[in-house]
Amino acid sequence: MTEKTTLTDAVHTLLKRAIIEQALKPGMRLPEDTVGEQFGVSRTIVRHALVRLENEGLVVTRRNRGAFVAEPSLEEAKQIFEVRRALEAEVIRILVERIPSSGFDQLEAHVRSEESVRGKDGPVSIRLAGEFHTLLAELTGNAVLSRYVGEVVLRCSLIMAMYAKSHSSDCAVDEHSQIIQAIRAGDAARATQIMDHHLGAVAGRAELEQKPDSVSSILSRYGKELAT
Amino acid sequence: MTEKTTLTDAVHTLLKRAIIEQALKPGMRLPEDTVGEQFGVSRTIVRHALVRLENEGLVVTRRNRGAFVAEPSLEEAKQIFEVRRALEAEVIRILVERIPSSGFDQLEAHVRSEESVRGKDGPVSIRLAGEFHTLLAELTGNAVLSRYVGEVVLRCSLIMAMYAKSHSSDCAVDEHSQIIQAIRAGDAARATQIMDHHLGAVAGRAELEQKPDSVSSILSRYGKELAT
DNA sequence: TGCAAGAAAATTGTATCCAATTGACGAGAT
DNA sequence: ATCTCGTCAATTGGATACAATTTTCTTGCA
Repeated sequence: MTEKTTLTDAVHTLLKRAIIEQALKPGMRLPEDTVGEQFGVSRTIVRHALVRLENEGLVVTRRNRGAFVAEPSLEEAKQIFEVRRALEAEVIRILVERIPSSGFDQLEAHVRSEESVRGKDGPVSIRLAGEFHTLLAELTGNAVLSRYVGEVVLRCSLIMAMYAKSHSSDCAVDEHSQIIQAIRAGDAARATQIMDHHLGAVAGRAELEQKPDSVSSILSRYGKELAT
Repeated sequence: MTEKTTLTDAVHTLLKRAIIEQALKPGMRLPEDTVGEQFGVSRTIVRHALVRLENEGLVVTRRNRGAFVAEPSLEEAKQIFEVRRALEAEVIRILVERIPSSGFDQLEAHVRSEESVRGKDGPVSIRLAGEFHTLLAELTGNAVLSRYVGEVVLRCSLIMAMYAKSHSSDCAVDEHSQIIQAIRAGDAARATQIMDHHLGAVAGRAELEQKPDSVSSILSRYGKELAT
């Protein structure tokens, strides 16, 4: 039997993906009516999903004005990366100490899937790059840590979508492999160092671009996944 | 003019306080109707507040069953403390590097207010002990870090409410002072060490107790703060 | 007495409806 | 031409109504 999920969860997931994949651009407005219409649900559901997205820092809501895709400032971006470095350092510390037996297999399988889209700078490569870090966090077995890492990784994706021109995923994939090796060697210091460089690299650039578009036209590409 | 806040925020805040101060005990049921009635608002509001509380890990909701005050397992508790240690280590690292000029004054003022309730093991002392750590985090100027620390501190309060018999706040206050001194001396290592000991101390004990009570009777003590 | 099946009550999931706030637009005065 | 003020459309904040699901209580039977 298929696991029972609530409509709010579904809408939340779809909106999140749409934001991460840059279909919904930062600063774009998210009227409850429009979104609900597209997904075939009422405003109530959309509202709940937006509340959750706000808690995750992916959207901001202004009183009586509605919800917008978050536009992290450079200052905010620095803060997020600062926290992310601390969290991922802890992830490495834990993994060096205790990584599950199947851990390396999963990690290497993921890197292979990253390599399979090497060179393409599309949404898929962004998502995969992020998921590598999420996978690392999940391997710690610490659900709380995993959740926080997941959040900051997503927000970093949003930031990079705003400020970075290209994500040079080639470099990223190589560093992912190096991190795996360092962990396997039990060298936490080296793994952390690579991770810092890895994060510093993506955080280093600061150029901006914006491209407005219609909300409806975008969401129509996501709505079909909802079995209404 | 009084700052405009939404009803959802108000209910969210009151419920949070009620949980932290142990008025609402872990595992206790939170029917939307009952809560809404007590606060004089509709289920819609309560629902939104509960969604936010769930995201903060203070309540868990089971599909079609409703919301309950979270009952962190020992495993979950360990995970939370693990993350908390990592986050607070980062807080110290940052503060040693850059603490605002008024920082020490605020911290010492807070310790004084903690000392003023020394010996009492009531809700107030629990709240103040937690707020010291929240204040530390806020002084970093990093809103993201501050938010995460705030969350884990609250969840730790809940855990201690469940598993610890007494909080021996005397010890805690002394260690708070020592942490301030270490930061002032620029000794991050020592401050982190004290913090670890501090957290390890409160996390070390593991005894359990439960006391059921009526939801209505408890909320009536909080509801009067809502200007209906 | 104990157990199982079904009906009734309670509670959540979702949709719709009304009120309040905000932002935009335009007319008139300076 | 610009600034101000008032009206109006659009959208959210909140409440109520209905549907679906779970839990509990009752009742019949072994």
